Amino acid sequence: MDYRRQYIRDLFASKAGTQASAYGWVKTRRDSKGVSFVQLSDGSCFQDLQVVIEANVVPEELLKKATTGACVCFEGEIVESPAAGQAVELKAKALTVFGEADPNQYPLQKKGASFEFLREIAHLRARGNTFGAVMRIRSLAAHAVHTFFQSRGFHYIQTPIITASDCEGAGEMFSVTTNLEVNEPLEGEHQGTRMQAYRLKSVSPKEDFFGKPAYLTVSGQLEAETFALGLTNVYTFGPTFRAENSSTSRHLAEFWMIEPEMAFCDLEGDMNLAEEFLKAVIGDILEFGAADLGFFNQRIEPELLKTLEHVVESPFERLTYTEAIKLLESSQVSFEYPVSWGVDLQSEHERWLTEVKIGRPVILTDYPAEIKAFYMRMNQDGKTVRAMDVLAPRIGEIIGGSQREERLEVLEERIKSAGLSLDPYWWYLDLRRFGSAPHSGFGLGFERLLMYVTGMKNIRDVIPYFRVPGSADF
RNA sequence: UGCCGCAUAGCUCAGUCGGUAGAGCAGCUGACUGUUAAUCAGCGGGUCGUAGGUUCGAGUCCUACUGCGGCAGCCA
Repeated sequence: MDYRRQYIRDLFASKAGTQASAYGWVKTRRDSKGVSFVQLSDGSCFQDLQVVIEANVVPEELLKKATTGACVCFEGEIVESPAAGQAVELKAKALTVFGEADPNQYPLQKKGASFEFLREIAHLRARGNTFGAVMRIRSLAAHAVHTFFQSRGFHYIQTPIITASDCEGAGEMFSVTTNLEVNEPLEGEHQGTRMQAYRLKSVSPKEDFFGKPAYLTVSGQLEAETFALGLTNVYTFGPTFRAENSSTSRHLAEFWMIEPEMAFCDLEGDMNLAEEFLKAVIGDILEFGAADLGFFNQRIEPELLKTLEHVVESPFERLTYTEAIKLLESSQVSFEYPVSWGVDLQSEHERWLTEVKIGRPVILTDYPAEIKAFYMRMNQDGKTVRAMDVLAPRIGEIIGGSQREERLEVLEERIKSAGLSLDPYWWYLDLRRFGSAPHSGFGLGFERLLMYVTGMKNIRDVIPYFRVPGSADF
């Protein structure tokens, strides 16, 4: 056997009379007196192939093994389907069963299971309609991301996953160390399991693998900046890690981030790219993922297609933070957290702006310096910085970006007033010392984007295997 | 981390006032020449998350724990 070159997706496009082999997993089987029907899926497309097995064509004992979840191959002929529901179907002549799935033990069934239950059997989720559709859209979206940047002259930079710099204080970091050794097997309930107690081999980080404390990256931005100031336009697309104890439907400890960084680009250019980017990626998904999106629109989020088409067609609203505060103050809505200039916007405020007031994505700019990171460029007023957040209905902040502070003295002052030491940033400051350039960039959570385009409500259901506090199974 | 909610059959759930366990689907047996989450008849399937407590009696009330979920904070 070679790898598959013909998928069920291709069989739907083939002419009646074509001899074909259909490999896949059985979704359901329906038996009648003289004929059986099998719904077969290989994950290549949303639609299942209907296989028709007339009586005595394959041995009854063999056919009985083709239960939900079993892996099989049907050989036969593509014929026009006499019934509604599909244009063509496969009239079976032979059946091979590769792997049975004992119906008494196989946890998936044709009737829907809850997303919570599916998370417990994440290794089997790909067999289901919803998660199969999610993963096809995820793959398509990743391709669209690369296509967008590559076609505009951006270079793909793989920034390190292990880092020794506590970048921006973007969040709690995971330590990376070999400075541990097994102490004692744990007593009690963990006895005999792989659970063990550890102790430090050395109290000095100098004796650790990297000779200093090391962490999993929380962002590739600072490294991306170094490459933008040399290659002009770059982007990263890779995993990032946050050890925050956040247990919500929008947070993961391991997630994928997209971070473009552009030299000779100010905040207006940054906003233009962000808007262009979202429209292009969503446009590609609408075009090439139509069948899967149709499913999401029907079963997950009824307003999905309408919203996505609206995003692609209409210009994003652009407001300064100060203007947004004024709108919120005059809204007559009693928010749980009161609004005044200088406070960070809460979820309820973002949702009101984007869902109630504007009704489409909103870009907010020029936030107070105190509530934003040190690397964002200070405005003339000395109070606000050139930051921008793209807020989307349903999920809130989807993109955060800024024009970076390119002036050495100003940047040094900002680092110090943030309570950070200059030393670890010597290389980041070098960028301003030698050949500094105005530059901008933004960060985008890939899973947040997927939630937006699929309508899925929990971020754990748009990533193959989720990592959250207290859970790292599979 | 805080607040709230949930935990009953393989799955999705119901269970009234505290009185001794129910349905649909799945499974098994059979019926039906074309089904589309097929349909119809019959059968099997439960330590009601765990540990205590109140009570003559607890799936139901109380406490703790565990797990899961939602919201908030933090953020992407």
